[in-house]
Amino acid sequence: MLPMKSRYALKALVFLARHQADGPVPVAGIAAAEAIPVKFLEAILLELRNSGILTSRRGPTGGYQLRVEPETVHLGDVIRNLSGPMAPLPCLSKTAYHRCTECVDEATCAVRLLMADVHAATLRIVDGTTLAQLVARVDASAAGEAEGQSERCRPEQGPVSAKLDFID
Amino acid sequence: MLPMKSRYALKALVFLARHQADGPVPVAGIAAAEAIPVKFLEAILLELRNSGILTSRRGPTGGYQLRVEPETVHLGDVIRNLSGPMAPLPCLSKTAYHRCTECVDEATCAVRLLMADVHAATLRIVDGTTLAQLVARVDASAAGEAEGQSERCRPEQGPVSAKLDFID
DNA sequence: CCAATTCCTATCATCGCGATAGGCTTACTT
DNA sequence: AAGTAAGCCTATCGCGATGATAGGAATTGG
Repeated sequence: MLPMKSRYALKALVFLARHQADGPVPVAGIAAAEAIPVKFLEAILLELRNSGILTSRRGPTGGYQLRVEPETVHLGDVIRNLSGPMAPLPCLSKTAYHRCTECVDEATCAVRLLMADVHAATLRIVDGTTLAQLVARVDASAAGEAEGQSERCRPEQGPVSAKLDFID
Repeated sequence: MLPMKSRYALKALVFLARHQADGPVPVAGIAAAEAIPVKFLEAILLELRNSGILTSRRGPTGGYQLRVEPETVHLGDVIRNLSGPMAPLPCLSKTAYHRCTECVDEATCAVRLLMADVHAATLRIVDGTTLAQLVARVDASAAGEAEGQSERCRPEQGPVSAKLDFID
């Protein structure tokens, strides 16, 4: 499960990307629009500021604002900054690597072999997607919704076993 | 993080796939070989039995054994059976779907759009891999290890942004 | 009948997560 | 200069999931 911290952060960033022209946006405004607990969001935005993605101004007319262009914000970094490494095994994290205590031989660990692929696939998506791209996809989704169209039907399906399309 | 329950289960299944010819293998044997707490593994194998993957016999010479061919065991089902759905958001699970309480509009939810791709990629791997394939990969990995060879360099890399190869 | 083994239920300690409380600091407005 | 709207910071708390253990009952081969 993606932690609430990261979910809220992504929602807030999309919101801020949309309101780039409006100058600083106060926490309360974002929280109200996205249904996020104010104090919780406050802590999240503070972290995003400290990691360099946001700027803040205090006092009246203050608030938060994107510091960098949405095209340069990689969503994987956002998730990592707030919720730590997303490796499915300790031994698959580069920055927080540590040997799995239960692992007899890391080089031939079946679990590791399997999850390494999962991890790589995940990173390819979250690190390969920018905030700007995500905003664009939301727009496309909202537009296609009216026509009952679901864009992005995973075109690069690849030669899988041709079974059912997987669920859960 | 993949729960210990699922990690242990995968290790045990690989072990059992290797010892298919030996008849029933007692829990203690698997636990010793794979460094798994005995009582914990006991509960896990029991669940795998109840879900139809394993058979068991009691008494002396008893133990656990694969009930089906390794080619028919999809690893995604193993993980699901033991640790529940692996959807990164409640609203992405088919069998345990429920609306995200924090989500204002599911159809245009940015988090959902992003994680849907992650989820699909994960399922493609875990449901597209069988126990037999995993055993084969471990063998290949062990063989290539001697020559300093790392097989499976993710050949289907695709046209990503050509940046670094992602970590964490 | 004995011993090995599965089977079943209950219980426990720990930890991370989501959230809240309360106050301090900054700075705009009047 | 005062008032107030906002960010900033620290501490704390309840809750549930997780990983694990204990103890015994049921089964079955030798």
